[in-house]
Amino acid sequence: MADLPMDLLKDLGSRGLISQISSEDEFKSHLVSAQRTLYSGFDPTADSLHIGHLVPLLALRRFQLVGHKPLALVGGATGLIGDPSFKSAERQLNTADVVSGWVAKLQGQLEQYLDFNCGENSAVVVNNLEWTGRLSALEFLRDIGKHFSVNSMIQKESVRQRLEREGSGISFTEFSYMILQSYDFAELYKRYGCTLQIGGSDQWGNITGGIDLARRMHQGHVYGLTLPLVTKADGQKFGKTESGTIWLDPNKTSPYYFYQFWLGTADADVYKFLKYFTFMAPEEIDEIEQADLSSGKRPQAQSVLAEAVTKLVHGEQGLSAAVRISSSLFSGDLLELTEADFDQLCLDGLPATDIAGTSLSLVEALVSTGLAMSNRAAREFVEAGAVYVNGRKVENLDARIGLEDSLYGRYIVLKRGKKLFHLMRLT
RNA sequence: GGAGGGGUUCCCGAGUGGCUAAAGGGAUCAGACUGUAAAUCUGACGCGCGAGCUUCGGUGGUUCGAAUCCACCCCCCUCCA
Repeated sequence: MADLPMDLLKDLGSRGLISQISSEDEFKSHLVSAQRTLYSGFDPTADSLHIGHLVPLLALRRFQLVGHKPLALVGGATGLIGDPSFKSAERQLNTADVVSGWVAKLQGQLEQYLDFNCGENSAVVVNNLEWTGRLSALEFLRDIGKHFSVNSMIQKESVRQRLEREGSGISFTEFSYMILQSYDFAELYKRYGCTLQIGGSDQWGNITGGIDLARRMHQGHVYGLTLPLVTKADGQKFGKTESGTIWLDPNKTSPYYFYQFWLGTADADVYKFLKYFTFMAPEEIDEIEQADLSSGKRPQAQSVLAEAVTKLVHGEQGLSAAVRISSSLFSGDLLELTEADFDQLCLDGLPATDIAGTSLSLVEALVSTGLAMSNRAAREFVEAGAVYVNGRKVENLDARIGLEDSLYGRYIVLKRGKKLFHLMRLT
């Protein structure tokens, strides 16, 4: 990380991490002339951050690494309202209790990625409930709302769809979200001298709202920078798989699965993702790309990416666990694993289920381990030759598995399809 | 408050009394080919081994038979006030 270029904006630019910048030239000289304070907001919409949050979070870190002071804002207040930006439908409100529980979890996660003990530019985690929570309706309307023109608010691209599309709509609650986020920026300017907000490009409307408000309320001159939304070459949504979102919380997405997710990155995306999600120098990434192109073999970039991001999120231990499981399952011979290896795989996060009884049908096993949604589906998988027991393909619908199939008298590895493994423990 | 439009299987979206578990597309899954990639091809895609069963916002009706007709209710959208 020491080799991070001093010219931060140039680095961000060559990573493709800059989408929009307000008052660009002015901002550039602002940024290089002194240590600045910046922030990015994270709303509690679930009990964990997911990989989509990594881009702004790492961007905060990138700023910190060159000496700026990052504020990570948790939206204890805004999370109660719901950001309508580019959302096609109104969202269900969560209860205050639920949201405050999520706030606590997010705070813990945010702390992992920033340095809170580096003197002047130590990071700070803030919660907008602190200032928004005690705002009265009259204060909100008189002191803040007065600065906003509805005319300009309805022009925002981010709510256009909701306003114009037949069959859609937007509540006053969500429509007001922008005002709250704008107020955050103004307030952080006042409290911390924060002069920059970063966020995904979908946040541009909310950010510019804050820039205007900081000027109107405090005569502050502040800036906004947006990061690109992560897109995939095949047009699919980034960060979602068949089994759902890729979370940062190891209890929601195991390090093993997390590692596998990155390993499966398409060639068309992998170099871009290296630039987005790692601190490797762009030149170094370009070199990997060149090497992969000329090797004519399977590219290395995916493993580099998977290792870097898994290590960043789950640490050295999480990474080695993920690699250990992956190599036993995909390249090792299962029969060569020792009993201790199996115990370790369980601890490492290989999905496992305890099965009572000495013998059950393969179809039942597939369903009870969740490898198949229903008996019908399970049969289909077996008939299609998609099911392996301890590495051996089984196509017999009536097959039973039990003690005699187990390794060390209790372990059976089921595989469905090319990548999905599940460990059964007989009890 | 008034008038009109709408709620269909993961999503979009056909379907207005039986031929409809419900067209088509997307997503997803599996197989083949590969590199745990992409593209392509093949197949699956409510549940059930099966006879069959349970679905089309909810409840209750009409009918031999309803996603389709009727009543009431809930939710969404548009316009008017």
